[in-house]
Amino acid sequence: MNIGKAASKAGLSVKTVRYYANIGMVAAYQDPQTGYREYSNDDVAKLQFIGKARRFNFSIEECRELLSLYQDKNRPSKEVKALTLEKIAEIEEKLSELQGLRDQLHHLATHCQGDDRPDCPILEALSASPDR
Amino acid sequence: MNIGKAASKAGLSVKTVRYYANIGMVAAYQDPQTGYREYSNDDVAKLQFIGKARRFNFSIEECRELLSLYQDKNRPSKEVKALTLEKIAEIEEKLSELQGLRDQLHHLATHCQGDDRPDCPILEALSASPDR
DNA sequence: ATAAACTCTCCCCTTACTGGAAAGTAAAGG
DNA sequence: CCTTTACTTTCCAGTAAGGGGAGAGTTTAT
Repeated sequence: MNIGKAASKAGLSVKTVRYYANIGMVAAYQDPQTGYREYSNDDVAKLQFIGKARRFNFSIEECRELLSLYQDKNRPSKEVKALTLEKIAEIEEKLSELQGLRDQLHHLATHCQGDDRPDCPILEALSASPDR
Repeated sequence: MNIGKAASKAGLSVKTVRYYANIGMVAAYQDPQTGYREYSNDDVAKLQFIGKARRFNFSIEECRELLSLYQDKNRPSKEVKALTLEKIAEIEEKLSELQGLRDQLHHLATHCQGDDRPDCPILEALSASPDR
């Protein structure tokens, strides 16, 4: 399929997908005559995965690492697994931090109701927050 | 306290804190003689909060909005609450997406063990992933 | 056959910083 | 008191990860 369809399937912009092609992240075959890029379903799957990871601030380099983990056949799978578990641990940490952020906002929402809001307790709440 | 201590307390770099001062996010008092900035505990709390939100890709503008929700006394608190709940919903969505990412990696980790790894099932797993 | 929709490359713009230079200020040691 | 070291300032330049849009070629639909 062409870049437009691949991009929309992956939930990314065409610009972004083209950028990923340029930096060699998901390097699609490019027709030498027309210059049009050709994307497979596997490419789309990779793009989806990268999109997900990017949305959580994994850098392009980290995404590249995550992807290559499973593509480098010369890498012993123990190492692969270790790296994967490491990434999982990072994600777990992000998860709990994100939950903290939600709880913080939730606390603020429930304590700031009524239209006669006094001093809104954001700062108290913030300073009382468990900073991981 | 000075900017260095404020930054380290908030878990941000001095550069970042200075940047936030420049764009008017957390505008600390600045001594007219020395130019040194002066940070309070409340400032640090704000910085921490911003740091948390930034780590989850809330833009500077969104952070500004979140902070101002509780600082603008002229804003009716119903509106405040509505906006807060909106942000919470966004966070919930991020949470479930992040959990999906974790599960995906976890699945890969448990299916790629052993040193005689065959074709690693990343692409199958990816295409089978629940793309929200 | 022509218009609409899609794609290409190229270049500059943006956001949210980061690094480094040059200079002033504060704290600690001798 | 003087010096060294650590910290701070502004300013300027660079980075990451794209976005916007021009100008030109391609494909699809009517």
